[in-house]
Amino acid sequence: MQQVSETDTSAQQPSPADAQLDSWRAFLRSHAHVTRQLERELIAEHGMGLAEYDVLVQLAAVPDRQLRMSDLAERLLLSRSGATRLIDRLEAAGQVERVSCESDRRGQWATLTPAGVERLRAAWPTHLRGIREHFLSRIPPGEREHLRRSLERLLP
Amino acid sequence: MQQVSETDTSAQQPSPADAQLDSWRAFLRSHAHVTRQLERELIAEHGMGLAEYDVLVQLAAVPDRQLRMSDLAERLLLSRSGATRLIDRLEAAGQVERVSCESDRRGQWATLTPAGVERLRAAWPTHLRGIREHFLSRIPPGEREHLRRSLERLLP
DNA sequence: GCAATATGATTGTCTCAGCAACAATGTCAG
DNA sequence: CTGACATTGTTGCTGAGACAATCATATTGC
Repeated sequence: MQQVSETDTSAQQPSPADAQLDSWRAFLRSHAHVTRQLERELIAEHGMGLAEYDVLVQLAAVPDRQLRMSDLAERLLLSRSGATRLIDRLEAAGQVERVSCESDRRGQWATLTPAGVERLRAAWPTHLRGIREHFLSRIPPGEREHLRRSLERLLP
Repeated sequence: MQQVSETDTSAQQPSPADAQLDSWRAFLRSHAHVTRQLERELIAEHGMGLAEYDVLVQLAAVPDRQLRMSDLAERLLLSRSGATRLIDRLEAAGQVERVSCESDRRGQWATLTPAGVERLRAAWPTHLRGIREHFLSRIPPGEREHLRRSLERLLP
């Protein structure tokens, strides 16, 4: 996530809008805080960043454990070149393989290897625990649905 | 913000936890989407990223329009070295100045120049409009308080 | 008063993401 | 069929942040 933090209208205005912005500030700060925790834990316990983890998850979640590079990039919220380098690394580590697409010779499939499956299997409890600890457990169950609906309104 | 996107437990598990994670996914996606919009608009209209904008805001919001480098770094949710480079850029652009601290000769004050104030004055309507358009206007007023409280629970 | 330690800021180096340009391939109008 | 255009993935370049090491200065303990 890009580095984003505060926002404020103060400066020279008395800013009647300031109070409204509290929710915006909370949004930014909470996101920065939670994702940092998760990344820290994932690196500490598995030497893997959220980006790499996300690739494994995306591939594991899909029928043949493979995705076209562009499709993957989109799901990762990453540029195509970003996906290329990321897969370069994971391929070097043996967790993903590139397989040429037969029906479209421009294309490559990024496919999860058994080693990649294993890596994900080892890492996901850490991540899931992190999400529970730093996110779910702090939002009372009754509010989660409400929170989700609020946040989804922000999507296109 | 670092690139963060999806999360999923699927893979080989039937994942009873999946439904709970919807709120988590919404959190990630909404943040990515909104901050990208804001950054895009700020760059398009003022050639300035969120990081730079944030510096101006932080300095403008404070008594003498100046902050110690370390203090600034903390408010920006950035490393100290990150703040150094960021201020390097803004100083080169004439919007911030470094002033030695008299009471502690190790320290530097990052101070907003009149040009910086002007720059902020020009940019903040864009940013505030963006926040209204992409965030506030999508969360009904009655829900904002609730959302803020939920999100603040995630903070330390 | 002086050595040891802590702190503020900067710098070097590494990593990683985006953009623009490119080659290879696919698609489609005529 | 063919030539214009689009798409896929990769690459070189550049920008930007994190970390560790360093430098200068403050503070603390003796």
